[in-house]
Amino acid sequence: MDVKTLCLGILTAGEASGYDIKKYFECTFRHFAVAGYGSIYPALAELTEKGLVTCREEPQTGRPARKIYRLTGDGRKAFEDSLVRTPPRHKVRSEFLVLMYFAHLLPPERLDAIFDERLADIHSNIEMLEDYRQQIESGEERVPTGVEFGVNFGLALNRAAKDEIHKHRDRVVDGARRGEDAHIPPARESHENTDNED
Amino acid sequence: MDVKTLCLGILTAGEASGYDIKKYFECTFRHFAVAGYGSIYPALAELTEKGLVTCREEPQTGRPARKIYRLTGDGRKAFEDSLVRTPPRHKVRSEFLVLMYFAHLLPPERLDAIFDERLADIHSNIEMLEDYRQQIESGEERVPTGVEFGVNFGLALNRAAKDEIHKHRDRVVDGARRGEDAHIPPARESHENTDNED
DNA sequence: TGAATCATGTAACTGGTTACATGATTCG
DNA sequence: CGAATCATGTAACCAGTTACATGATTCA
Repeated sequence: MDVKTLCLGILTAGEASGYDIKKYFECTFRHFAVAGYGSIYPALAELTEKGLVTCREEPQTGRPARKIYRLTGDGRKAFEDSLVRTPPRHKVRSEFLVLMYFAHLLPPERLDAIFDERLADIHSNIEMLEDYRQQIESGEERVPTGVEFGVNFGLALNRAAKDEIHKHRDRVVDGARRGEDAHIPPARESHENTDNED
Repeated sequence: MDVKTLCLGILTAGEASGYDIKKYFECTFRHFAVAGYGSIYPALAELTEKGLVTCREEPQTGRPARKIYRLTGDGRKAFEDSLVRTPPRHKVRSEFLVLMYFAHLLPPERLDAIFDERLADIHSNIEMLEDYRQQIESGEERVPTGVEFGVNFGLALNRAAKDEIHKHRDRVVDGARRGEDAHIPPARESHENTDNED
């Protein structure tokens, strides 16, 4: 799902400027989508051109006029259509797991640092999501059930990741420390093939 | 981490052709990285040019010669260096969660289908990973601790996702069925702003 | 006999990233 | 007083995707 469509989605919640939209990508959306100004501003321009959003300028002193975007009827329809068409994929791109896959090629100290760094990130995610959940539970913030689901889902995955790291990190680091046999089998047949230097 | 580097990584396990490498991306690596022929073949060409891999051709009858790539000393070093430098990120890009976020804009039947589709994918992941784990546990396949960690990690995340969906899907679908109040709050301040048609 | 597998690649496209450019204001 | 925030954008770049091109072989 491209940035244009996500902008439409964000605008279903009400008016927003490009700057406002960026905040969505930094807070809520950050757990499952990314976008920077470099893609948001051009996206909004294109959406305006296509009549899916309208743009009203709010002049300000000392800084560029706020351009406030609002969904049109066409825009809402286009978004709902794309929701119906979008297959519910869920992709993980993880340098962390690549690093794990090749852990036997890493110095144990580095491996240790990797776990720490990953855990720090997970903790920050959990904290963020727990805060949000509390706001929902306290009734401070009204959200649709689906949003709540997303928060719980993110929380569950992050906690599972944390647990898994705590359970197994020592074993992995020890493996690297013992200078473990670095044999990774090929995808299908095994070309019996000892390590090489040209 | 780009396809070039991942190819180097795969080649630390021994020789392989572009076709072989693709299989890694379809089996093991699929859970945390992607690459198609359109990026693998150019990557291998570039790596050869840079002297990080060598290429030997194995002629065949009736089909293009197999080009078998092998890591050079430089190549191995380059890969190990990049391992040390790569920050252990773990990113989720999830249309599924976008769909959840906007569940209140979806027909309940569609929502139901979305959950089913997602669960099917999760189940296939779990099956794949369980098979692999059994091969490891039975001693049929010798892998480094890090690889085993990755399998367990993937399994844990997929199971958590499955559980979470089972626990909450009915509530989300019901929410959509009741035509839930579609109010999503903006990122920070609330522009009190009822729905609009241009 | 028709589908899937083996096996290579290229070219056009696309979507997003990074870096740059500008500059007042508010907060600590 | 300096950093962060507010607020817009553009242009060059790059990595990866998609579609195309080819064609024998093996398996169901």
